[in-house]
Amino acid sequence: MLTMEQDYDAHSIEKKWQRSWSESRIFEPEPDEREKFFITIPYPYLNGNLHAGHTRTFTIGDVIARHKRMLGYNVLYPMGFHVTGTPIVGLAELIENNDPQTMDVYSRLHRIPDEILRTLTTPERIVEYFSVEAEKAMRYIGYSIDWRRKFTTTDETYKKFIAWQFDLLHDKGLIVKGAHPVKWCPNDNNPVEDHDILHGEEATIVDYTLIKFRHDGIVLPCATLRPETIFGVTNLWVNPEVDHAKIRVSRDGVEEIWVVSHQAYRKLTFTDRTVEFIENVPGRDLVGIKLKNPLSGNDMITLPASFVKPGNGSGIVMSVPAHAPYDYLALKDLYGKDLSEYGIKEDIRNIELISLIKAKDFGENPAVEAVEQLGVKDQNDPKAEEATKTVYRREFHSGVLKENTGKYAGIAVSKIKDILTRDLLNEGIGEVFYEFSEPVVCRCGTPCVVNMVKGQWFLNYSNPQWKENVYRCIERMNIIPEEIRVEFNNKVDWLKDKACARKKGLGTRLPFDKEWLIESLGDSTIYMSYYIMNKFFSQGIREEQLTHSLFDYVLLGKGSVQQTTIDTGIPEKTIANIKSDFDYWYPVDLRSSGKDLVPNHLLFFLFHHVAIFDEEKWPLSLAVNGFVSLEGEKMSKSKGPILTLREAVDTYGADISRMYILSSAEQTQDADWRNAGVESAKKQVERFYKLAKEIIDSGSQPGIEGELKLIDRWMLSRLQQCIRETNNDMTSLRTRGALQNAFFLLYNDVKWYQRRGGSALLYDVLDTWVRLMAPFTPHICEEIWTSMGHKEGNFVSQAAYPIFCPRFIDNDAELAEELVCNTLSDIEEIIKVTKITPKMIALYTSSQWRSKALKMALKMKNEDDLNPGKLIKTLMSDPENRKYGKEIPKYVQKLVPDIASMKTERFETMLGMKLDEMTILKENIACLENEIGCPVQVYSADEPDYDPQNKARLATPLRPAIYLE
RNA sequence: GCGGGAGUAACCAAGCGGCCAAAGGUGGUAGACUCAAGAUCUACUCGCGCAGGCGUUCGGGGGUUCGAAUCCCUUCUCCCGCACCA
Repeated sequence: MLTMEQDYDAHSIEKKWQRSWSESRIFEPEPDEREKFFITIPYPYLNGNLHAGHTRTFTIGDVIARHKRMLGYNVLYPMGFHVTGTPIVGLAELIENNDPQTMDVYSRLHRIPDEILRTLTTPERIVEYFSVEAEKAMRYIGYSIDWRRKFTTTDETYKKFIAWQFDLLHDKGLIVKGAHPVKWCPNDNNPVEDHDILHGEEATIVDYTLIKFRHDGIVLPCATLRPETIFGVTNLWVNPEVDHAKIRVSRDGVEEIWVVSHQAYRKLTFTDRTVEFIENVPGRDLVGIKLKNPLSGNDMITLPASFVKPGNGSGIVMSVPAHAPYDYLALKDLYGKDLSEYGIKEDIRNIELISLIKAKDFGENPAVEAVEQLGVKDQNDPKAEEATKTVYRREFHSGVLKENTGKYAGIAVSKIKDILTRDLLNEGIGEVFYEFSEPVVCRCGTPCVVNMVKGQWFLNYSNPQWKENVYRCIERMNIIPEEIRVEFNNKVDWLKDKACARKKGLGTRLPFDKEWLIESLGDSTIYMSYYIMNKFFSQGIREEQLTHSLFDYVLLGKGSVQQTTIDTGIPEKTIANIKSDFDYWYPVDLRSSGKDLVPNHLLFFLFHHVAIFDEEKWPLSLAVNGFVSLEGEKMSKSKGPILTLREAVDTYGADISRMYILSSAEQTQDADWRNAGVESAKKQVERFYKLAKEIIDSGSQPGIEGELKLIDRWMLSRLQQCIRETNNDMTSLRTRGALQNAFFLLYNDVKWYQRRGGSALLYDVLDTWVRLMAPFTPHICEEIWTSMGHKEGNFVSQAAYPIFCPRFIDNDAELAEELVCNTLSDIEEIIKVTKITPKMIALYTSSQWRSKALKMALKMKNEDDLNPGKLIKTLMSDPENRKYGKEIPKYVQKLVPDIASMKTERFETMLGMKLDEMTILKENIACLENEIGCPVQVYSADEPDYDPQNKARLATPLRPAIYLE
């Protein structure tokens, strides 16, 4: 048996147990008859050392893994390293160039020794260095990871696996070729990334629908975010003061002549259209043109408007006066104006507004109503903006298309855009046109444009069937916390095709188009299965043996062992083992991750699983946790501040760091790592250590001799409550709540138990307590565990986790304890208020009739028939009670609402209550006397031998009357 | 703009229709132990109260209810994501 050191030395304890775990290989699971639990955390991206954010996410994973393991599951918790993509390449360049900020941050904050940092000038060296460091760090903090399965995403074997995956997706038609819009600097002739941007970092690319209105072989395109309003277009707006460009536009073999603003012409040259300038067209030449609405066939005309800005959209605007306040105002401004200079003779008043949306709280013409309600004067009135927003918002949320939209009638405005745009595209009436939400300027000073990159490979996430399967997957999954389920569904809905290959960076070549590299989010979607296979691959299987047929057989069950052996040269037995391992471990039981990965990695993880695997291999649950900041400041890998995992463990120790990070915030909430907070966690752990040592040193033994005292039963009961709550919290990954129960509340209860003279159960309580805490602070728990006499090799990490045992719940013991506590605090309060120093205290327990009344009331409520009148009558019918005739109704009047409003749980406890208050109080006289410091006497209110102030009549059940002398 | 989330006592934070003036932890105050400090333990920590009580609180306003921190409406403030980047 090990003897605990006097003082808690985190580092020596932790080192010892880490070595012990590693030597005994207890975290290297193999399939067996137990139920399995496969938990994975996204592998870290290695452009720096692991930091506090990783610490939180990985520790959650480890705590869950340890909890499940102790519950009897066969748990697999593996880890790998992600290096695909450009940042590591970029970092190598920065180090090569001795970039001052980078060198500073990486030496000071990532704590890389200078002589090593200087050598990290290639991506390979960076990957090598950080992967070694990351593994060391994860071992230092005591994660129960099976390290036999680790890999890096640039391993040749991994690349074979990724190539297989992408060939498969390609064959399934889920990878398609297309063009996609990027922020582009025409001067640098390059895409701009966020850090290249001078202004407009917030800008997003918005997809407008371009509606092509035709006149005499010429197209006047209008860009709109609301293509459905095309049904309500009465005219187009052209700014007569602005020069326009007539251009030849061709795409996909179709050639058209367009007229747009010069700015729009320039933008068009960056799209996937071929554009050629023909001539300049003054704006006024475009006014007064007659055209037809391409959808409704209505006659329309172009009208002059000064509000039209040539830099927005195409420079030509469609007018929907029934629904757009600006259009209505501009139209009204023209009423009665002489437009003959544009060759317009018609009276503008004859233009009829066309209403096409029915929205809540609006009548026929929402724009008119909004303008009138807000009293907007004209198109230059600032309130016009407000009117526009109001109409837009209300129509978007509650609007439905009217009959005059033909086959679209009845569709909600919020749903119509995609449907209609697709139809307009197909009919050649519309096109898509991208524009920034705000101007974007490159660092070089050049205004940026949206450029279409051609020949790009996409994962076809917009595919409705694919999405349908993902929805189904989410529906049957356990999402933790449940509130984020809706967010997942929203994100699936929002997801469009995703470019999945680039030209730069580390990674795997696209197998069917070798000039492209698979992008990092695509090669990290189903790699959890690779952990299972890699245990075999790393034992001498060469990459050329990893044929498609091997993966087909192992992961999809296609083909046969025999054929796969012929293809790969891998023995049948090995292949069969790989497959049976896969079938044992898969699917992923829980994937837990930081919330930043929701709209990307976690989504793709689901998409790829449903695309590749059979339903029974789809992931079962997903959990998400919040970020970590440092003393209120956001962390940044490249700029700081940053706290590495190593630094935290070096400073505070593994157990303290683990406990602190998990106790400081729950689930999706962000945690703030604060020095003061860790310091207090340190105190808590030390206190735990001391108390455990004290209990062990006192020679406390398991089991109990003789009868349990009330306080023992109380302790057992409380312990069960803690066990129940801790397990409940763990099941939903509420680590903070779990610690609250398993540590703080239990600690207080144990202290109270000791204070009340309890001692018999200390060993057993500690035994349970150590197991409750083991997932959180495993090292110290191993130390205490062996010190308690558990044999060597008998790890607490493998002990049975305490589970709730209802037979130890003792409501009476808890109520009795409550009675004593409440009585004590009542006495203390009276002392405080009256400032009396009592020489003697008399307690009077409730009179019989009140106890009866309470019982009766509880019974009535139980029978759902709680009725004050009836209760009074019943009580009065007992001749014994007659003498209390005046008090009974009073008491009942107070009692009934109390009982009526009781929580179920409390009610049930009360209902089953069998307490003899007199005995309990008498038993605890010593305790009360000790706490207050004067003699205490207990009487029954029915026959108080001594009651000078007539207090006894105030006594009620569970609340004795008190007299201070 | 769209979508998601949050606002609780000095601070972090639980509670999400009724023993809620509101768990737990920090910090603070007082006391015990100690030569002293630390650690530990005990009490108090919204206000008022010479008998266990009362009054005002849970971003602001309004409502539902016998009863609201908890439900509904409205308003303000803050955080996160909006893509080809890990």
